[in-house]
Amino acid sequence: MTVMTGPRHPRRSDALSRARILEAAIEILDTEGEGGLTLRAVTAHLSTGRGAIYHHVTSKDDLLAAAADSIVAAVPGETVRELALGVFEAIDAHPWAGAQLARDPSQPAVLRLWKRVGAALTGLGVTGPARSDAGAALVNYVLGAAAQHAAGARRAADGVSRRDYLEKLAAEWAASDDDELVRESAALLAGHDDRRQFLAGVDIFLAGITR
Amino acid sequence: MTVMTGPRHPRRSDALSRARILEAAIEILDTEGEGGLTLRAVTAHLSTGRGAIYHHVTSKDDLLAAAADSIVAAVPGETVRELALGVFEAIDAHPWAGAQLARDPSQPAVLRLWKRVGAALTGLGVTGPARSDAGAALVNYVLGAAAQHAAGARRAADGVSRRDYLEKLAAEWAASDDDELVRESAALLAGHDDRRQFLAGVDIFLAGITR
DNA sequence: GACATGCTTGGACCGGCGGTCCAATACTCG
DNA sequence: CGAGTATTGGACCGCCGGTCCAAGCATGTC
Repeated sequence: MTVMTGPRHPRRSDALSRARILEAAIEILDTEGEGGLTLRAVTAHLSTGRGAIYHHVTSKDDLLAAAADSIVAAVPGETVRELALGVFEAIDAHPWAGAQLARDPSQPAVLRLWKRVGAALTGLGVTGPARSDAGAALVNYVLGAAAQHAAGARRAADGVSRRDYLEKLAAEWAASDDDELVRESAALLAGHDDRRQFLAGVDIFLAGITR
Repeated sequence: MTVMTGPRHPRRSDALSRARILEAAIEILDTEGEGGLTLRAVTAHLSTGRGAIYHHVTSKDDLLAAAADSIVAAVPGETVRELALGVFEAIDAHPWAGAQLARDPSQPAVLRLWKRVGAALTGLGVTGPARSDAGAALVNYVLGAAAQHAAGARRAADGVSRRDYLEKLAAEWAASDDDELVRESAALLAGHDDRRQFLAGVDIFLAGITR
């Protein structure tokens, strides 16, 4: 009864489509971060209403999973190291994807990663059940490292430089505990390079696999 | 002006405290899952209002981080293997903690894990910068694997048995692609044991650092 | 014992979210 | 040209996290 439908709506000339919506979502995610992706923001971006969006997309999760998949799909690389580094850099550039990938192993993006890692391992001569174990270890490591790095990257994006972020984190750690290990880690944090450390981890796993 | 304060409130006999609130939050998380944790659910559980909760806790994130920390704090183990397995089992029992740990590297629970892993590595004779790299790799692997496993455990908890879940996932995978790797993986999924595979990953890591 | 001060409590309130529904329009095909 | 279908936009719903505040209790001071 209180329903009061507004003005009537001619069909838009720039056709709405799943692809266009995905594109808008990724742009919002990249500029505003994960918290900025709301269906209202998407509708505003595309000058449309919610109903139109839901006609092409089943839910916000659907949108996020598809966005993450398109990021992973664009990662280049054949070998394990190339692939791992590619995923790392993609997530460095799109931190929201790091959180998304860690969320659900059955989403398309993760399946895609599995397949490529599997192929790379085959190229290394690893097959059978050993390949499953090695693949799982690599995928889990890459996703875990990416998620952790992405959380830092998200913070660092808030106008704070990475250096300041690390210094603040080091101070936090040092203040929280007198433990010798923590102090040493906090000191190392200053010259810390996530990317280098990530690759060191990949090499540890590769060393473990190839023997 | 429309403010209409209700009946007056005597101080409760069962004192509210951060510890009691944390306890209630963990119970809700364990029974309802991560989505079930709302401040409204917490107030209902403790028969109080929101203001009282926020007097002891600064935000919902604060509550989640503290809950995860108390889970990690309860994990037993000294060696790398014991520790890793302990975290895995804790997250198997509390899947919401898996998602939470992957969210932010600077939260207390992750710092706690870092310290214990560092000590375990020292026990293995790994020190200096190599310990940082190895520690990062291990922590990232454990958190990544835990997050992925937790997502599965959350699904499996929805009245569906783990076996059914795996079968459905295998069918999904097989249907999505004709790739040989995917089919092989789907077949392996039937007899799959996350825990065994997790430990296999830890062993790959250990083999990688001890050479 | 009286009084002032500060800690604790519960609920009204606010802005915003994801998702559903539906009337109205534009295409498509016989 | 008429019937049926796909598309569109926005009103609406129930819920959420967080803020605010008036009222009541505990405690310290003289």
